[in-house]
Amino acid sequence: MRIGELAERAGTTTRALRYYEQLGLLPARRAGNGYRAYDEGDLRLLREIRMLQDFGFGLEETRPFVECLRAGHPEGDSCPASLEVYRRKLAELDECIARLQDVRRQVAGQFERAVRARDELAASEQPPMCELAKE
Amino acid sequence: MRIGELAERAGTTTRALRYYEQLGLLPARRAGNGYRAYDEGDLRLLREIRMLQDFGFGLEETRPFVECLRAGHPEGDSCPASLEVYRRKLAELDECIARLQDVRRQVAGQFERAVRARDELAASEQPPMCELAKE
DNA sequence: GCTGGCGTTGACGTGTGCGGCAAGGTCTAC
DNA sequence: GTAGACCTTGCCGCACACGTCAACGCCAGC
Repeated sequence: MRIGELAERAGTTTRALRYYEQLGLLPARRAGNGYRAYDEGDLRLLREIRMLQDFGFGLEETRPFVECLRAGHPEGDSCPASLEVYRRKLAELDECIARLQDVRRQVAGQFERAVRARDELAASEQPPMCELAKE
Repeated sequence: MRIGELAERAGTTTRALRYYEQLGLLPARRAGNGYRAYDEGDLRLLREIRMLQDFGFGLEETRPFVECLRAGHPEGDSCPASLEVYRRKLAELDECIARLQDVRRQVAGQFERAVRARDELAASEQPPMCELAKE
């Protein structure tokens, strides 16, 4: 399989594949003409990379999974190093979520304060409507 | 006030201030010798920028707040444009938090599945201990 | 033999918010 | 007059995962 076909079957681009090879993440054999040659195993590796990327893993974080598969293990996460990455990522996610929730609370507080200030200003500038109009 | 003093009083760097000026976010008057000259109002603007940055606002998102203050309003968020930025940011935060929580669930699922697979493999390879040893 | 569609390498661009450095000007204190 | 602390502009670098050329090679079909 050549680079174009692999890219298409994995839903990515040739540029990305060349980049992964440059990182040593997904090296390719070469055909006689210099073209990169891939097999079904490479497709498996690539799908693993893509899945982890969708989870927000950096490319370096996918390396243990890829190497685990290449070592012949049934799954990319069959190795301790991969489990360690999972654990680190979960901690990272928890911290990030907590930080965002804290920021959200603060921004919401600012927003509500600003809206109240605006309404009070409007109420003081525009004298209240005639009482009768409230009915 | 010159750039070094302003930077120190706002807890930032001269480099950042020059960058803000380059963006047109915090322009400076110039003294006769070409040095940038700032006043207390600029310090106020700068503090506003820094606070919003701490919330994760991009510099461009702080612009409405800064312009609101420069227009003479009492607070950076006294203007509708600033409130709009708050609203957009809250929506962004909500979406981001939801996405991260979803990812966290998926990663946790993968992790638990991988751990179970590992344990089952270990159990099948290492025959269970002698029943007597359990006591 | 020529066009078109693949492939190759290499290099620069993207966005974001600065850090760091160089080469020089300015001001103050001794 | 000179050392030191400040200021100026300008430019390169960084992280990340590629996109986007450019200039060229290889191969199949007509």
